[in-house]
Amino acid sequence: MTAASTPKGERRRQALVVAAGQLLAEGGFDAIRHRAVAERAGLPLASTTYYFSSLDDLVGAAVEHEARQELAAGRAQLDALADARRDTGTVVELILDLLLGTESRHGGVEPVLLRYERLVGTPRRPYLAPLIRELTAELQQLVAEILARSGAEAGREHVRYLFALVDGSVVNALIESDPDPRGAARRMLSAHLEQSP
Amino acid sequence: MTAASTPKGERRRQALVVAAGQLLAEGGFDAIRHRAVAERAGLPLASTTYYFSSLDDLVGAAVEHEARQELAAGRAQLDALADARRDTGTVVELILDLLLGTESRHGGVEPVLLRYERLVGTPRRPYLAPLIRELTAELQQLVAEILARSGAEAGREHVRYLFALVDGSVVNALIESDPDPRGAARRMLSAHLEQSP
DNA sequence: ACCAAAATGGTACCCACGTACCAATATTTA
DNA sequence: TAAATATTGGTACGTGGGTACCATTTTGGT
Repeated sequence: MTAASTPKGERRRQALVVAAGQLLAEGGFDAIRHRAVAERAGLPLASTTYYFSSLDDLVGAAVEHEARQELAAGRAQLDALADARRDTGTVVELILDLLLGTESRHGGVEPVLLRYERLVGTPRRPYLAPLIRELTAELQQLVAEILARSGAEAGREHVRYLFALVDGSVVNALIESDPDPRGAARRMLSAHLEQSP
Repeated sequence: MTAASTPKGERRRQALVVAAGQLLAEGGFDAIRHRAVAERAGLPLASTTYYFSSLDDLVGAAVEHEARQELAAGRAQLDALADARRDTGTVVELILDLLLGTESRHGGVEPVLLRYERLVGTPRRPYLAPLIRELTAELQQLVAEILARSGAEAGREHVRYLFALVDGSVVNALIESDPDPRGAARRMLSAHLEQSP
């Protein structure tokens, strides 16, 4: 981990994590490079090796930062709609926001593609496995809550089924150059949820 | 394309494509590098730039080669079982062979992971789009035939649905470190096919 | 105030890679 | 067969990137 033991040091370290997180979101794992992170954070190159024992270490911190931030946003969004909305369309959009990111709302392949590149790139980074499992579990939990609140089947198996449906339609849309992968996922999801409330 | 105009030249060019294809299958897009391809083919480095105007050109040729070879194998396998087998288990395995590759049968994450890395890496290589679309269509056609022969629903939409189901469960299995992604896909697929013959 | 530890930042090393160059050969074709 | 064209293969250039080094400077505790 290579922690910092000074307040200022801690701030710098955090700045690096944030910078790395932005780069991750904008360009995927490969965009996290020592020099890019340092420049983005306005810090010298050597600071990246000082606070992180390796690039993987930095990547791990960035992933955790981004993922937790996104989960928190999702939870907040969910809480804002606390008054049980049962409208299927709303539920679908909520789930899509959680699985594809809110950026995917404004169309375009890029944000969705980036996300799936990240997903598929994860197994090659075994050090991310524990973190990813934890975050996946929380995400499933969140979606289960949404389903429960809207009166839909919210069992573990059903949630996993919906995840597969969304991920599968997105992946297929991406490789077929469909300009609207979120739309593809929406259709699958809607069709499924409307017939089994 | 930078074709060859000599028999020997054509053979060398082909050797490079085969080598690149092997590297692609073994290590993904990034494994296709001038030096690696040349070494694998037992040819000098410069031969790779002589026969292919760029690395992308070489990658394209490799993808086409591998994909067509695999499609042909799938078709052959299908024809061998021409006598309409209606057993769901057989159909499921056949579809999994086509979508995940026969290498995935002997367990292990690697071959499946490699395949999905390839899928997700495709959109970043726009020059592959036409080729991929063509091959995807043929693959769907193949699966439709399988379904039809076994008396299952074989409509375009249903096929797309099955693809999404398989791809989605695989992706989820991969990111959850499930050691048997093919098994995960098999369960989803079986469950679906057994209730809607 | 003083010392040890933490932090800083500039620089350098080394490797992998895509690609270009070019003189020497081999192959075609008129 | 001779000129034109295709091929060969060794080498070199330039870039990007991970990581190491190290002389200073700053900070925190006593």
